[in-house]
Amino acid sequence: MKLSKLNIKKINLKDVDENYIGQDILLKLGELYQFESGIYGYGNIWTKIEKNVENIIIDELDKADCIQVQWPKLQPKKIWDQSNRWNIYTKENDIMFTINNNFGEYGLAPTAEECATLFGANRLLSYKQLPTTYYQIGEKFRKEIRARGYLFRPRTFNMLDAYSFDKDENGMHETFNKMHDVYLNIFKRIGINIIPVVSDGGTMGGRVSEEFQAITKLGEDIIYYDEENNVGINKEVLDFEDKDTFLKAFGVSNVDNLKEYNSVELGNNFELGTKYSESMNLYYQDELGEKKPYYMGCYGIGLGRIIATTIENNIIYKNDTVKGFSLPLSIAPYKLQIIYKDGKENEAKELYEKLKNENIDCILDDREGYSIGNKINDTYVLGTPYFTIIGDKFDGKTIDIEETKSGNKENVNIENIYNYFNNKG
RNA sequence: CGGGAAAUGGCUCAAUUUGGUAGAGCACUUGGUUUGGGACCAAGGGGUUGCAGGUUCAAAUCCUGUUUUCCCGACCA
Repeated sequence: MKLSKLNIKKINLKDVDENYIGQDILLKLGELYQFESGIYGYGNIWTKIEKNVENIIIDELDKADCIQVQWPKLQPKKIWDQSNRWNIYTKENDIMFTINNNFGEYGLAPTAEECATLFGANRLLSYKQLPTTYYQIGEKFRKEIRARGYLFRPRTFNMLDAYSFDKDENGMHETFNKMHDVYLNIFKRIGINIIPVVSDGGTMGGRVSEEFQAITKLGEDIIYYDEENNVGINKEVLDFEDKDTFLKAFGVSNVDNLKEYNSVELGNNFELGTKYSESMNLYYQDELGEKKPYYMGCYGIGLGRIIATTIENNIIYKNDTVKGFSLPLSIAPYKLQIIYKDGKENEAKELYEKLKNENIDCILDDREGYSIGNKINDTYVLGTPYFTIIGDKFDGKTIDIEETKSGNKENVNIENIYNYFNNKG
C-alpha cells in the first residue's frame, strides 16, 4: 500500500472522543463512516484487519473439521414461522428488521438457526454423517434499542456463526467442549486475553451456554474473574443463583479470589438441544432406522467487537497525550511502515518492492510535503505496529525497525526481515 | 420507551444570557521557506446556523412544533 493512495484525512488528536479514542481516530481519518446511528461503513484499514481476523477463524475452524458455507441475509418469513420465532423476533423482542412488500415478507438475518437447520437437515440424513458443524461469516442485522460505543454495539455487524449437529446429548456436549477449545485458540492467535464466562446457570455443573469476555473498561458487562482457576462469572447470573453452591460448581474455590471487571462479550456459545430440530420437524435416521432429532449447538463471534476491543485496548500515549494505537502483528493489515527522507525515494521503493515480493504487507509513505515527524506520527494513527526510516545513515544492508507500542528499536538485516516478522507472529 | 445533553464550514468549538453585517483553531487550495518525533509566511475558497412555522423593522439568538445524534436507564436468543 502506498500511503498517498489511501487518502486518509489529516486529523487533530486533540479533537478525538476520549471515551473511544481508537475508533474515533478511524472515524476522523475517514476509515470509518457513520451513515446513521449504529450503521457504519468500513475503510481499508478496518476491512483488512477484519480479513485477517477472519482468516485466523477460518483456519482454526477448518482444522476442527467445520465446514464454511453461506446463508442468505434476506430470510423468508416462512422459515421463521416454521420455528415459531417470527413473532418472537418481530414483536416480543422486536430485534429483527423486516421487509414487507408485494414481493413477500422477509426478515434481515439477526442470526441463522433456521437457515442452518434447514440446510443441514437437507443433507445430514443419517447418523453416519454426524457430528457436523457448518459456519458462515457475514453481516447480521439487529434492531438494538440503543446503538452505542461505535462498533461495540451497532445495528449491523459482521459475525461468525457456527451451528453443530449431533446425534445425541453426549455428542452435543463433546462438540460444545471442542468448540470451547477452538475458540480459545482463535482468541489467542488474534492476541486478545479472553475469559470464558459462565452465563447460564440453568444446569448445575453443565455448561449450556458460555460467553467469551474480554476485559475492557468500555465494556457493558460486569464479570467476576477468578484468575487462579481462569473462570469468570457474569454478574447477572449471580443475582439469581445460590452463590456458594454455584461458584463451587464452576471451580471457584475461594470467593475472595473473584475480582470485578468491566468486560465486553466477544463470543457466545449455546447448546440448543433439539429445539430447532423438533420445532421445524427435521430429523435423521439412527442405527435402527428410527427418526431422531438433531442435537444442535450454536457458536458466535462478533468480528467488529474483536477489532474495537483490540484497538481501544492498545492505545499509545506519550507524555500523557494520545498518539494513536498499535495493532497486534497477527491481525495488522500492514506490518511495517516505510518512511524515507528526501533523496532516498528510490532506496525506499526498492525495499517496499522487495518486502511486497516476500508477502510482507507494508505501507510506503510516499506522500510529498510531509516532514519525517508527520510521517512517524501517522504510523501510530494507522495502528501499524512497526516503522522504519530510510535516512542519511541507510547503508543499503540494514534498517532500524521501531516498535510503536514500546519504542524499542532493532537493527535488522534486510535479508532477514521476513524471518524477523515471522518469528514474532 | 423513561431521564438528560446537543445540533453553527470537513473536524473541534465561539457568538445565544442582553435579537442588530456569522467568527476562531485545525483541515482544504495556490505560491514560497522548512523537513529525524504533529513547522512557518503570504494569499484564497468554503456556512441560507438540522428542518418547518411564528413573533419582530430585524432571528444562530426569543416562542411553538419536528427530526437527528450522543449519554444514563430499560433491553440485549
